Amino acid sequence: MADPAHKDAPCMPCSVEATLNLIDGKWKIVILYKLLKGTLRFNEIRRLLPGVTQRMLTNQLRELEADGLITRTVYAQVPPRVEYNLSELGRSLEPILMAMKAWGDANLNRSLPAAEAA
Amino acid sequence: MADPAHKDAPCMPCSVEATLNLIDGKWKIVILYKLLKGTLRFNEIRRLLPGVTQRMLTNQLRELEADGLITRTVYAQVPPRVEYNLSELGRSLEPILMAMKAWGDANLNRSLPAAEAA
DNA sequence: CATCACGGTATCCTTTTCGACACTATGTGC
DNA sequence: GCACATAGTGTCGAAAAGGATACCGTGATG
Repeated sequence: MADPAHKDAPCMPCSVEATLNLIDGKWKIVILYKLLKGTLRFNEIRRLLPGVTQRMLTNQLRELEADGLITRTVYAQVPPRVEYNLSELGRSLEPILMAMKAWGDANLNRSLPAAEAA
Repeated sequence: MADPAHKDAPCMPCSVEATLNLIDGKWKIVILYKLLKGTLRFNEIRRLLPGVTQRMLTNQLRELEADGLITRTVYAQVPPRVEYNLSELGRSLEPILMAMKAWGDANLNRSLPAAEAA
């Protein structure tokens, strides 16, 4: 049964899978994508992502920070000001993010997905 | 007007998000990645992904099929034979998959290319 | 006859995820 | 005095994702 083409590895380290684990939150990719364009504050991100709750946003942001993908800068001002930026590592995800955007634009931008054909 | 760079849209169609929705299963990306190399049968995939159960695999495969990313070919043989392939659409995800692999290799491959079981 | 392999299904259960809502602290505006 | 805005935190509970296990039909194998 030897099938050399498929013998790459029964259980490779799976960089793909590992990468996936860093960005498995539904919002993470989008957050990173938005952050690609520059610094954003907490509420700016929130307004950019309708449907996300503070709790979720905080959570995702914290995980991204813990994974070293973004940086969080707190200014000790009276109306609290917190700025989020991509880290070097986060910025290096740009090819992936852009590839996703390009794919989405090319493949499901035709007429907007929402097809519920049951 | 501050920052035109951020004025892209408060709620763009989000190709990124939409793309993400197609591949949000933990195993989907990996399945697609494996399938890049060619046709695989059900149990071949299963063996390639230790830790996935039949139920999960079936599930993910069905979703991928429903999303038009893979094709499923059933041969009416006595030991049932089912082959999975990437569709055109699925194959067009290659840049994303490869970008993920490249990123993973570059950023978290520091010391784990062992994993040679069997 | 019993078992195995194939490609699943079905059922049950645990874990994780996610949403809603309330609460904090503080300086400003009304 | 009160509400508002910022940037969160905490708790509760529902929903979903995912895992474990058992079962199916059949034909070849032992």
